[in-house]
Amino acid sequence: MQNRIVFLNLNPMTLTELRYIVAVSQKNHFGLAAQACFVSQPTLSIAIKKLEGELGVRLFERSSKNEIRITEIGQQVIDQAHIVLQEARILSEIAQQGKDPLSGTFKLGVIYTIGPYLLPSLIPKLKQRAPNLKLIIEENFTANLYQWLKQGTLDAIIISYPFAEPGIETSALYEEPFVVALPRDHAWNKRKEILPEDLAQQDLMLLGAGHCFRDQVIKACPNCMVGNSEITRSLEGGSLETIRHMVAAGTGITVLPHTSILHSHHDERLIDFKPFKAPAPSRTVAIAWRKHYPRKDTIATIRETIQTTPLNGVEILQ
Amino acid sequence: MQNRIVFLNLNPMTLTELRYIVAVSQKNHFGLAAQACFVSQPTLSIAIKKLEGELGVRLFERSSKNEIRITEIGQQVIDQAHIVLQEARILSEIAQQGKDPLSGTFKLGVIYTIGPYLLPSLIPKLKQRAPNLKLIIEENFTANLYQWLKQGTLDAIIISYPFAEPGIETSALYEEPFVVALPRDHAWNKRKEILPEDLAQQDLMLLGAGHCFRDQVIKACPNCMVGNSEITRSLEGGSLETIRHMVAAGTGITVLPHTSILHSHHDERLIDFKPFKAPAPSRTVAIAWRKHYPRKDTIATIRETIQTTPLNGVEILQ
DNA sequence: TTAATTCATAGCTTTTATTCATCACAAGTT
DNA sequence: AACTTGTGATGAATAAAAGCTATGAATTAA
Repeated sequence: MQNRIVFLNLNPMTLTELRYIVAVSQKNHFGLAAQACFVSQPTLSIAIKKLEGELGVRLFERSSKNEIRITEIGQQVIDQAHIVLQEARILSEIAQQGKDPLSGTFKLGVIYTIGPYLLPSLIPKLKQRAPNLKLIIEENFTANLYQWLKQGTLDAIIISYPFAEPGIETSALYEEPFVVALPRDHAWNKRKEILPEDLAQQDLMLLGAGHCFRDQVIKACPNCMVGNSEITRSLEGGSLETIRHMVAAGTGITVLPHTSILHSHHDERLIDFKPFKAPAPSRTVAIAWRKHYPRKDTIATIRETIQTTPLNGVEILQ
Repeated sequence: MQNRIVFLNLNPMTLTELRYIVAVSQKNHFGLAAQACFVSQPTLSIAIKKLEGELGVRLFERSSKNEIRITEIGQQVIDQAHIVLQEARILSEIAQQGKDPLSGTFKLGVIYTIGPYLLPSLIPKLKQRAPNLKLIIEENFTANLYQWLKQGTLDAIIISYPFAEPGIETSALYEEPFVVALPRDHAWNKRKEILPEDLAQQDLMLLGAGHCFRDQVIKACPNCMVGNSEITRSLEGGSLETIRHMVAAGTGITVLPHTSILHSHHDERLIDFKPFKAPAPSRTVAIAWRKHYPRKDTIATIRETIQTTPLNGVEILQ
C-alpha cells in the first residue's frame, strides 16, 4: 500500500505541473510553493500527485511537520523540469522578438524594368526605417514572380498593372509616364514633346517577350514596328540599360519609363529624353501579396517607404 | 480586422499546443494534423489560435484549398517547440530509469562495531543482486547515524537495538551472541564456556563512550571493571580490531560480537574465543529508515541480502 | 492532553478542452 | 454562372480538468 503508485490520469505532463514541482523544490514546503504559484495548497498537492503517478516515481518524501525532502530521482526530474521550462521561456522570447513586423527576413520580388530604378533609392531608405529587416531581392519577369509569390517563395512582389490573380491582393504605388529616348543627332531633337502616333512606323528597340513593359509600349504606340530588324531581335535577352546604351550609340530610338532617366548620368549628353504629349502613356507600378499573408504591416511599411522616396516624375497613388 | 491578434486566454502555453503546431508543420494540413494528434480539427484549430494569440504572432498562414504555409517566425517557434518537447521526453525517460528501485545511489550508515564484519560479505553480494545500485557507506556512532538519517543525509542505517526514534521505522536483521576473547595463556583456556558473572571484577578492555556495544557488554556483565586502568582509558578512540590485537598481545581480555571471529585469521592462534553459557548475552542488529522514505523496496532488498548472507553464528530474525 | 503545523482528501464550482454540426471561403468543374 | 469539393473557422453543447473551501489525519511541540 505505502509504496504503490496509483495511476490517476491519462493526460500527459503539463508545464504547470513542472512549475509546481520546481516551486516545491525551491520552497521545500507545499503550502509556500502553492502560494508562490498563486494556487491553493490542495491544487498543488493533487497536481504533483498526478505527475508522480504518471511518471511512476515519488518526487518528494513528505513527512508532516518537518520540511519535505526531494528524492534522488526527484532531484533529477526537477533539474530536467528546469530545462524544459527554460526552453519554453525561450520559445516565448522568440515569438516576442518576432512580433516586430519590421524584423526577420522579407523576400521581395521586383520586375526587371522597375528594379534598377526603384531599388537604389528604396533599399537605403528601408534600411534606415527598418534596420532589423533583412531584405532579399529577386528580379525577374512578372510571370515568374507571380509563381514564386503564390507558392510562398516570395513575400511580396512589385510589378506593373494590369495584374489580377486569384488569392493575390495588390496596391498601386505610383503612376510612371513613358518617355522617348533619342540619340543626340536625331531628327526630333528640336521637338518638345512626342505623340504616340508619331512612333508609328518607327522601328523601336524594345525588350524581348516576357517583359510587360514591352507589351505596354506596343499597346501605347499603335503601329510602331518592333522585332523586324536584326538589331531588335538581338535584344531578346537584354535589359533597358542595354537598350539605352544602344540609343546613346545612335543605333536607334526607344521608349523608356520615366524613372530610368535619373540613372543615365554617364550618357545623358548622348541621349535626348522627350516626354509624350499629355495624356502621356504610363504604367502603374504596384505591390502585390498573398491575400492571407500575415505580415501586412511589413508590406505597409515598404509601401510607405516607396511612396515617400522621391522618384522624379512619377505620381504617387493612394 | 484581418491582422489583429485577439487575446483569447490567460493560461500559459501547454505542451499539448506545442504538439499541435509541430503536427501541423509536419502534415501541412490542419485536418490531418488533428487526426495525427487524435483530436478533432476544431480542437486543434482553436488550440493553435489560442497559442498564436498568446504569443502574439501568427504561426501559420491559412489559405483555404491550398496547403497551409508556415510563417518565418512560425518556423522558429516550431523549431523551439521541438526542443521543448524533446526535453520533456527526456524528463519522462529520466523518471522511467529512476523507476528501478535498485538503481541510483543509496547511502547506508553502519555503526562501527558492525561495519567491519557485515560489509565485507554484504557489499559483494549486493553488487551482484543490484548491479545498478551505487552504495555509499558511512561508518559512525549510532547517535550520528541517527541524526544523518533524520535529516536525509542517509537513506538507511544499520544499528543495534535498543533503537526507537520518532519518525523512524526499524526491522531486526539478526541476533548476534557475544563471545569472550582471551589470550592463549589465560587461566580460562580450558573452559568450554563462560558465565557473564565470571567477568565480575575482571578488567575488560572495551570501546570508548558512544559505542553502543560498550554499553551492551557492561549491561550484560554485571560488576565487570571498565575504565579503571591506564590501558582501558587509552582505548577511547580505538576500534574492536585494536582491542583484539591487544588481546592477542596478552594485554587483557574482552568481549566481542560473534561475527568478529571470522575476521581474526592472522591472530587466531594467539586468541581463544569462548562462548557464553546459554542464554548467551547478545545484540540485535537492525536496519532503520525514515517512516516516509519512498524507496522501501530498496531497503527490503538490502535486508534480504543481509539475511541470506551467511554470517557465522548469528540467528536470522524475521 | 491540547495546539499548531502540514500535507491529503472530499465535495463542489469554475474554467478549459473537446466534439459534432455547420458555416464561409476559395478553386475547380460543369 | 451555378455546382462541387476541400479547407479551416465558428457555435452550442458536453466532457474533462483544474481550481477552491472545508475538513481530516498525522506529527510535533508545549
